[in-house]
Amino acid sequence: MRIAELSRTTGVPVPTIKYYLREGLLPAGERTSPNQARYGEDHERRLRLVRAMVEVGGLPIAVVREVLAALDDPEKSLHKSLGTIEAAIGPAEPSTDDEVAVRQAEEFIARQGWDHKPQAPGFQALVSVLATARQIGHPGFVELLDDYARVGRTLAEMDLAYVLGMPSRDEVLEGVVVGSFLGDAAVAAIRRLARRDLSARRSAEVDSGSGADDAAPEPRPEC
Amino acid sequence: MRIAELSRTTGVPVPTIKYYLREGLLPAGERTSPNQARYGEDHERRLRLVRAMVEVGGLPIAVVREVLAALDDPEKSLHKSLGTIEAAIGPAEPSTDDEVAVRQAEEFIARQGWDHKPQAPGFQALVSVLATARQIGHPGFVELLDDYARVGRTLAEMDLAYVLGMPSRDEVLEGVVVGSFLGDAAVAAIRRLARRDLSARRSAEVDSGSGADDAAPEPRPEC
DNA sequence: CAGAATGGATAGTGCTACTGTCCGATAGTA
DNA sequence: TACTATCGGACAGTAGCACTATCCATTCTG
Repeated sequence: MRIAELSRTTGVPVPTIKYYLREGLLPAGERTSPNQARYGEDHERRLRLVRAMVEVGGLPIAVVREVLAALDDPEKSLHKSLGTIEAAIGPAEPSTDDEVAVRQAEEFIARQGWDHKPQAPGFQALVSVLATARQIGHPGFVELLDDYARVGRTLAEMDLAYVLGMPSRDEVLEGVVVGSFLGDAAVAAIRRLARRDLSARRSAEVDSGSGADDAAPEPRPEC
Repeated sequence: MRIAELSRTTGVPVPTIKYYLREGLLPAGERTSPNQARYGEDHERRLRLVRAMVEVGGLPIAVVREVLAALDDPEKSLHKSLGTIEAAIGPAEPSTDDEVAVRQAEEFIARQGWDHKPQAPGFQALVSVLATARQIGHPGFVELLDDYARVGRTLAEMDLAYVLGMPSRDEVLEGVVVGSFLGDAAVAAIRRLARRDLSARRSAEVDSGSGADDAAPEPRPEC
């Protein structure tokens, strides 16, 4: 397969593929002559994965590179690769100095019986969420955490079950990537749908079903 | 309060505040003379909300403006404002023409007993997630949906319960915003923590607890 | 063998979210 | 009242990112 065909089957423009090659998101093709190369199904699959991370996950190119490096590094233990991937995927929150939020997060972790690693990406993210909630005047937000934890546990178990069904190490790791950001996106989408449904039901109860027009046609008519 | 103090209490640079004023994310201050203005706690609160949406939610400025407009518009019914906010907050996925994904999503919606609105933001997002999953070779991803739905329902009920505790319309709507993206962020963070815990436990069972160093110190030493 | 396509290098584009600079007017202090 | 800091406002400039366009010598294809 040459670059034009790779472009056709994936829908990614040729210059973009070249760019990804330059940036190391895509391994170089197999050389057939000093300035010609051939690409295989691996490239196609990898390219789709990259696009998925960029488009659905909204990950910056540099992070995609990190994730792929972790995927491709056979040195690391599975758990370690998972750690790297998780660290890369999670949005890099600026660390806060809000001690109240830190304490809340620590107490939460303790309640859950998890071991406390202050550098864990999830922990930092949680702290910054709590700090933000406090700052914008929602101190009660923290009380939702324990319920969230039940949900989060369930999700994590699902993730793991999904991933452990995979035959090879590579597929497990790719499954983690997929499960992480596709999973997050899916849960967020379904949550929205469920919220909409609930809200529509409520609103139907209250004002006999008039104003449940969904998703405001005016502000974004193009979608 | 003048602009410098607003800047000091929120940590947002003065030029950025001016920028937000220009962009209509922040209402103009109360005039005290032709070229002087005074800002109040409303401004402070609003500014923090804007920063939260931009930083935690990663929303583009234009979307923040839409959300705020919906917040401030007293014309709309509560449910309608919710719809606008949801539509704006959800990432604007490019609509796919993957009929299989569309069908999968429709069947899912039907199974859940929700009514099918093809323009609903959550629906589009779901379709694009499914399309991506299929494209990158994870056709089995769709089987997770029903379990995700249970989780999503729970979350939606929590969201609603949280929000209905608010006294005023304004606070309900702001609660929705907060619940939406802070909630998503919190669930994602907790999911990561739970996954880490599970993975560590597994890995401890298997290889007697050696390689569970968490979050790869090397790749991002600054965090 | 001619014209299209290829790999590779390098420069440029478009977008977004700020940031810097300048201005004349005003506020606070001496 | 003088004097300096700060103000609001306008507008140009910047940084970073994800591409995209152009060029070139080479190689493939009909």
